[in-house]
Amino acid sequence: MGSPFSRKMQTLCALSTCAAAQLDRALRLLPPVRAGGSIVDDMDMSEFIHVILSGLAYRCRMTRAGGRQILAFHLAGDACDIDSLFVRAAGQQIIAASNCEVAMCSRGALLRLVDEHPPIAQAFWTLGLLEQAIRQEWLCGMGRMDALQRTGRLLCELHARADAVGLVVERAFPFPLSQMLFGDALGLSPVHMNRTLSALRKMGMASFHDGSVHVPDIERLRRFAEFDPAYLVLKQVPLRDGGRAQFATAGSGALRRRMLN
Amino acid sequence: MGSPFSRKMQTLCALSTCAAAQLDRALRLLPPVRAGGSIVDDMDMSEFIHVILSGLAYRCRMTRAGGRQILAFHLAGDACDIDSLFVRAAGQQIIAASNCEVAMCSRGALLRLVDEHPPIAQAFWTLGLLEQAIRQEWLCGMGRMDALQRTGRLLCELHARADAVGLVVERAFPFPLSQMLFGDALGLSPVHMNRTLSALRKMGMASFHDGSVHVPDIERLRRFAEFDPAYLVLKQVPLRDGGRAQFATAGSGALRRRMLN
DNA sequence: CGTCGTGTTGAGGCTATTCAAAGTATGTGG
DNA sequence: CCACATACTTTGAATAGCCTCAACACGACG
Repeated sequence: MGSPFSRKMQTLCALSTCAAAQLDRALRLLPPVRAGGSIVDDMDMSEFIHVILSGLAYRCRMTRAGGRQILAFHLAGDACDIDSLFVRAAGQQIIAASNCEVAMCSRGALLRLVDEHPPIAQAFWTLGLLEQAIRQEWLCGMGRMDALQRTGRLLCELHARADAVGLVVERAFPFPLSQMLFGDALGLSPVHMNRTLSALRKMGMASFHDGSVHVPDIERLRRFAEFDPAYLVLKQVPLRDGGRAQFATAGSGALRRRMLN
Repeated sequence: MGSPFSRKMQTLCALSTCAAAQLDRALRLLPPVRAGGSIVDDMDMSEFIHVILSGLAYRCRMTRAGGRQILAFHLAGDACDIDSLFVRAAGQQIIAASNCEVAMCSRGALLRLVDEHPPIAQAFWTLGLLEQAIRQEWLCGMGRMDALQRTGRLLCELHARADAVGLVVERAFPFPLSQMLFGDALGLSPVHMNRTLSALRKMGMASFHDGSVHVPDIERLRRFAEFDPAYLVLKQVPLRDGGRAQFATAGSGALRRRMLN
């Protein structure tokens, strides 16, 4: 069946079953991380990339003034620090919000896989672009929306992502974040986060019970929060099939000759 | 010498001169776009990707309430909508902030290039990760910093990027944005943007004259704005060399056999 | 039983917003 | 060359959203 990670990768680009198995074989399971524990201490120093197999983790950064900004959430199947392969990310860390099962993979092994399997390379590329789309939505919220709408949007996003990996049951999904952490993701103080959540509760948009959110009417929340989940899924069918391009068209032979010089 | 675009790509991954030339040959120059003109109307519909050869462009999105959020700036050498290859980006557009020279490349041609030249694929991947790092910094600013520091940070970022393509002369670089647009990037109202800029001016951090900024002491501005440009450059030397992996190690033959089944 | 982390609520203050108006370029047509 | 329009910058005043400080309630856990 494969790990949640290779399953996600397969949705991004049609991988051969062999390639998917290679991906999983490159992973090494780490001892479980307890809620609040650190998964990556300083991303700039890490020689490994990490994958969340279960639980919720977040990436964050501190400011000089002591503030904390959460930059991303990672749930089952997400790779959390592939960007550190190429880009410096000093001062950032990955922390477990709930108990997490985590696997890791060395830089070198991952680069070998990418080198040998072009579809894997494309899946990683696409993965990065999807994360970018998510961060873009966060930016819109932070820049141009108030606390209520922003909070609604993040709940919608987490709902959609949880749903994609089967974590939504009876309109509820795991939400192990304290209000303080939630506020650190949205740029709000703990106090204001609290008031915003109780406002959402009063509106009947969401309710929170022991580590999970219940959203009675997701469509209503989406309308209110101006949320369209389209950016979370791919534009069309994957473009490759086990390494062979699907767009083979007339003239590609001539074109290939030209490209070789 | 190559276009600013292929030059940038070469800094991301050691491309063969042939591959770089192929990249440029895939570009088709468009008629110049005047300041304020639209480069891409709706990113979700576009069948082409676009590259800025000179000038400044921005990507933006509107909210239902009529607000506008700028999501990225693109200067000479930047590709502005590669993500639209795979990810939906409905309602986003690319607009020229100054007069721009723009080239485009069809989806198909780009995918063929990526398919034939693994180093080009890696360069695009890295490009996406760099953009992600930039957006991450924006998030930190929006969430946890006030208008003054946030503005300083954006100036530092644009300075560093302009410097990388040789656009900084005598401590000044092109800055064709109206205060309103600048505010739309930082999540500020035009009025407050104005007050923030005049505060920066009074502090001697930056001054604005006909379409460019002058920053007398960039190091001072960086300290003030808590800005470290490390995230804008790659972690280490490019990992490939003209399509051949540099990490060829003992055992890779065995590994290749295992991977084929 | 006390402590700690978290959620909740109130009060006052600061930052940024909105509305409004006037000043400054820049361009356009008469 | 002037009258006018348009876009942008600048300033003031009132308001709203969010923050900080502070206090208290509650459950988990030693």
